[in-house]
Amino acid sequence: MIILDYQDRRPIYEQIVEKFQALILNGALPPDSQLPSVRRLAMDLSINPNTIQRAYAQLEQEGFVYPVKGRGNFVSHDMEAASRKREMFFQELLDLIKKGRTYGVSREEFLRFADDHYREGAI
Amino acid sequence: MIILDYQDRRPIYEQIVEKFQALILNGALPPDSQLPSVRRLAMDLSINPNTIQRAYAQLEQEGFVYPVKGRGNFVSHDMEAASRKREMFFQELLDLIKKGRTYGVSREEFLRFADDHYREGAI
DNA sequence: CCAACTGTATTATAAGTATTGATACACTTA
DNA sequence: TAAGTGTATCAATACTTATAATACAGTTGG
Repeated sequence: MIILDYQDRRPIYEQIVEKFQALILNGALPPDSQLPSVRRLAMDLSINPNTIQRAYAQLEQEGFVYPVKGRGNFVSHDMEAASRKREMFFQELLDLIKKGRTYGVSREEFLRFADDHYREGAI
Repeated sequence: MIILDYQDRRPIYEQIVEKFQALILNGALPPDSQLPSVRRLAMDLSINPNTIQRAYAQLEQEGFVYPVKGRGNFVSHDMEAASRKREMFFQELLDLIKKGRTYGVSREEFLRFADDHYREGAI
């Protein structure tokens, strides 16, 4: 379900956050479905439970999950979280567009590339 | 010429590298033009000379500048550096496209946004 | 009831990276 | 020759990440 990339410069807990965000946003984890327990996921990924705890705390803080003491963490119904994430995505796209300009990538080239590579399926 | 963003998660030396790459790639710093001296730029930015040294070392390693002992660092003629950077740019774009899919951003929406925001000038 | 799950909090430690600070040395140039 | 340049090195500090070891409280199925 989750695969860590130790070549990735970003910290482990952040990778975990992003993976669950993706699973939640694309519907693989519907509202009220349960996430793996802190200890269980730590076992599966061979990392420390505290790292999972940190990731879950952030997911909660961003509104993606809600915790129930003694039972587990569950996917939230919060639609705001998704739209905040979308806004951040478009900000990233804007930053990349700026970068493209300074690198001398033309509008046509950019759009052509995006058009060619933006298809469903090949996730 | 260079403005540091202390909110940015990336290290200072990396911000400096990227700024000079942009200045070189968009022609603001033509080949053989001289970069500020290590000590001078450190003074201007109120940071340690070692940090500048590290940034310049990376710019040299990537082929953007060449150093002359006792004289300074100068913009290289290396065209490979630019094309390598372009490749990395398109890899970033590809990653962002993948992300967009998992966030439920449609192809049309993506292309529409890129088309609207990709114009020269507003750098 | 209780054992075995859950989440949560705390403290300590280790490791890696970024940055600063202080030198020192070699080369170039006005 | 003085003042600029690059380059190398070492130490110290600060911050972040991740691990390790507990402890405590709530939930649940047998």
